[in-house]
Amino acid sequence: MRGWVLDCYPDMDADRMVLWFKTPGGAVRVVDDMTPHIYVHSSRERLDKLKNDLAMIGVKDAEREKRRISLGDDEKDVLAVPVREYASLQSLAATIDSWGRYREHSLYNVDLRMDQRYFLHKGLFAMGLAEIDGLRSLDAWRRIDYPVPMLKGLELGVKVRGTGIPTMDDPLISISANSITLDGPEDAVLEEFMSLVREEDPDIIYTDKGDSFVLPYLQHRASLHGMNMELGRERGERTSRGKSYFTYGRIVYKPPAHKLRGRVHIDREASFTYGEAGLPGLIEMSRLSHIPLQDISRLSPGSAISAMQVNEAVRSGHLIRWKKNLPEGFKTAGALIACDRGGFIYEPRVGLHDDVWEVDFFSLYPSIMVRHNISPETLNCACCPRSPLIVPEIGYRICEKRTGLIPRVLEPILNRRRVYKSMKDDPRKGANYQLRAKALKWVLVTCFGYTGYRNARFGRIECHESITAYGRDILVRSARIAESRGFEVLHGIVDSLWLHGGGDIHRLCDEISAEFGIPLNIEGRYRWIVFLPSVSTGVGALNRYYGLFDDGELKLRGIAARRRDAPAIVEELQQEMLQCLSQAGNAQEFIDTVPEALLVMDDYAAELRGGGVAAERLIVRKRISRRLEEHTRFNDPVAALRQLHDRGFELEPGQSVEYVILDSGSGRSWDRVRAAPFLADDGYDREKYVELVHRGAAELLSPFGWSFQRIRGRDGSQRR
DNA sequence: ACGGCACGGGG
DNA sequence: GTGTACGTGCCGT
Repeated sequence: MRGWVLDCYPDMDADRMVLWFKTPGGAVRVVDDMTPHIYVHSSRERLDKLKNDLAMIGVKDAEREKRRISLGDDEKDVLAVPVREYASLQSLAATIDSWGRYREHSLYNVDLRMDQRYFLHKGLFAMGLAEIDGLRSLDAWRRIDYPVPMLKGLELGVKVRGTGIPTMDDPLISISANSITLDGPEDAVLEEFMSLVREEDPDIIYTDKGDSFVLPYLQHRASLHGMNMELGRERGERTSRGKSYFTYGRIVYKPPAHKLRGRVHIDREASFTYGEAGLPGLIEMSRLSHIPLQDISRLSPGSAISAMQVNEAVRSGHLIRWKKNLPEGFKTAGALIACDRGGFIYEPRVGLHDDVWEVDFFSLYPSIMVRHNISPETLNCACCPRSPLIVPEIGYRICEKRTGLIPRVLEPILNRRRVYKSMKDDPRKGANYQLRAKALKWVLVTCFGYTGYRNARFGRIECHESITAYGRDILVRSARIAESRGFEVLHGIVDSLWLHGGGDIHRLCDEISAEFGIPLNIEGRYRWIVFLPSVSTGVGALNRYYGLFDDGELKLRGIAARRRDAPAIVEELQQEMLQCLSQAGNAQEFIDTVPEALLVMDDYAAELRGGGVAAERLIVRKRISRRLEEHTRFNDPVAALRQLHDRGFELEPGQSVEYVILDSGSGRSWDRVRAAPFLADDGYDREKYVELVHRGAAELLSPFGWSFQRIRGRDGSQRR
């Protein structure tokens, strides 16, 4: 019998691994033995002593072996320590660690996921197809066009009695499961739902806020009736630790995960990847990272790339150091300045332009890592003291003998993304491929950030510096080539250039692509584009612009309409003004349309002053970074936090507070704003919202003489 | 004027 | 279980 690896986790009591396979006939549970090992590196003598010491505390069969302990290095003596009791792994590692004085010995393969260990040991992987009897893989994770199982999904939602912020104490009104709604007495509804899950036997349960509310809530309500809410195919959940406050309609800012056994719970709210790339994206990431679907759904793309790096390191014979140990090399003060410049940014030509091409490099930073072999072990390696491969500006040497770990991991990902993108119009598979490409895009983006992250396993700040150094070099030289071909460079950010006029854009892209070995693609041609000035300095703001492509699509960056804290009314205003400006086909027509856009603004101001705007369009949302008592200034978000506090709800850093402004200047929190859960018919601060609308308009039109001050003056004279 | 605070991207 | 750095704008003090 064959099936796909749907789930994999340790049975901590039996010290065996549990596997769930999805077969066309249903789900199959299998258990398998695995003894994880941790490794210690030290001198031979110390390892022998360690072996004896371990025997004294009952750990037998520790064996000396030769293994690779750092990237690109030769094999060293290590002691392989079998861990028979899964639950004791961390404490055993801590004990061994405590036996060594500073740097006397180091530990490996301690903080490896159990599922990943098992997969690497067995040659299986998550969502891969396998022969169930004998546990043999029938699949290869590198396959691009792989077989995907039919997975049965169940959409779970609850309706709760109560107003404002739902709590565990509110009784259940109904449960919805796909298109079915179960209602009636609470205990009957819960009972019915459990039997429905048993009968339907879904592979995936989808929720919104399942981790933070729905699942703990259902369990709590069931317990009140003496029932046990079991939603997995096996009893028990795999709940991670987490503090369980109940605030603002959800538990905590980092809720404990509620992972089922043998069945996948995907909490859309808790899954960045699902939101971006759906189930096809999750499956792609699961296969590449070897992390089960349910787990990868809750991890960031950064964790996924980290897992892929671990896989590659283990497959190429390396042990994984417990904590990262590549210290940042010595640098002089001058070198620090030269290195820390980040991505290159041209100063944009502020204002309006037409006939503009935007060109972007394909995954520039990952492509640089692959093409220039940038990896922690390839920079200033000991094996190539005379290497001619030198990073521009900062002069690091790059290994010319071996391909580094990071390029080995990235190369297939770049390739897959390219293939998926090229097949996005395939009538049968295109939609899925596009989602897979999206998931990979995020993996690639975060890989760069990870190289500079101090806790990354395979991070090294010099990689980060080298990548941006190459990036600047490539962008500056590309701009020069463009100029030599008759284009005017209007703006450039990291991997993109905006070019005006000139000759054959396709030939230019081909020439630059060939020069650097990285594809330069045409993003589009703008009928017009506006680069906005910085409000404070007046020179070009680096990342704030809006423009209209030839196909009628608008591209917006950095303006209120793109910001999550802007109230809907301001977003609508800007969108409507932009729709109005979209009638213009070139710069001159744009200028002629500006007065019409101002009339749109006036309509919004009048509507606000009329007092009839619905509260939902006025809600401001801010993410808070500290608790109420830690705030030193009294402002709108603090006022809203105080209201929630007054009613017994606390927000954790990382959560968002939502409110409507009632009286902007007030020093009393209940007069100043109204937190969204307590909204009644409170009205709003009409002049404050008019001001926000005027600011939103000025943000778009300041290059055309309509500064915020002038708009205010115009407003004043119109009202007189 | 200064400093606290929040946001951004890609499609 | 975890991407960073930093430019930008608003607003309270």
